[in-house]
Amino acid sequence: MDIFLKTISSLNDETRLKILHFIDHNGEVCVCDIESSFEMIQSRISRHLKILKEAGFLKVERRGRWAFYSIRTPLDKFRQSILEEISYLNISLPPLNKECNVTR
Amino acid sequence: MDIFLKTISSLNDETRLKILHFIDHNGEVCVCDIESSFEMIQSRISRHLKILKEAGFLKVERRGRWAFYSIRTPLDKFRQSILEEISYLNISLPPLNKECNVTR
DNA sequence: TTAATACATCAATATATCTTGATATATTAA
DNA sequence: TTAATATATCAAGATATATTGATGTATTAA
Repeated sequence: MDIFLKTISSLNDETRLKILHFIDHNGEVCVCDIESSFEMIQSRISRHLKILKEAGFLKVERRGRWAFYSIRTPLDKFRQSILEEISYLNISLPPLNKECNVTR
Repeated sequence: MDIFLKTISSLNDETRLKILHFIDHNGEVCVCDIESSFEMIQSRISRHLKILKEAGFLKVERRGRWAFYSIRTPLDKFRQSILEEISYLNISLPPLNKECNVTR
């Protein structure tokens, strides 16, 4: 029940739906990519990513000073069906803005 | 997006999950059945039923002075998968208490 | 080292949602 | 009619969640 509610409440926010769909659409991205693509302040993005991660949708991999978020694999059937349903919503996403140059 | 969020937010409450599963499990019930089975005040039940109905999970049929709620049919794949997921949660439900005698 | 960068977390405020008790409406029994 | 029953809705207070700006921590470049 608690895990289900955590999963549901993670989806109960327009910003998080956009971020989740953005990652599902673009693949692995770092926090600053999302920050600059969505033009939102970093603490806001960070908080939403944490919620989506704890809800079982995202995984994070830290490389250097960057944190790369991507869809968790393998993803169970229920969360897969949610991602599918979200993709049908035709949410308009901002273009991926690769501000941070990871290789420098 | 709005309909999706409405569906999701309808599930973002423990009481509503219980009521929804209760109806899924018992079939058509009237408001007073739920009220007495859950031992909750009527306005609270009524409000949650409205939210679940507007989220597309329930239908209501009025007969006499009673309002009978049941799972909406046909139910789309997404909402079906949600009901299925909820059934896996093994939520403990109160026994159906048929307080009101509809035939009197 | 020191400074800058990337990210996480906290405290305060704003906003949304839930619960309750009161009241309104519709239906039926007396 | 009038009263009782079943349900819906509203207003007020309580609780939860989102946003912001400030601060903390880890990593890397200078």
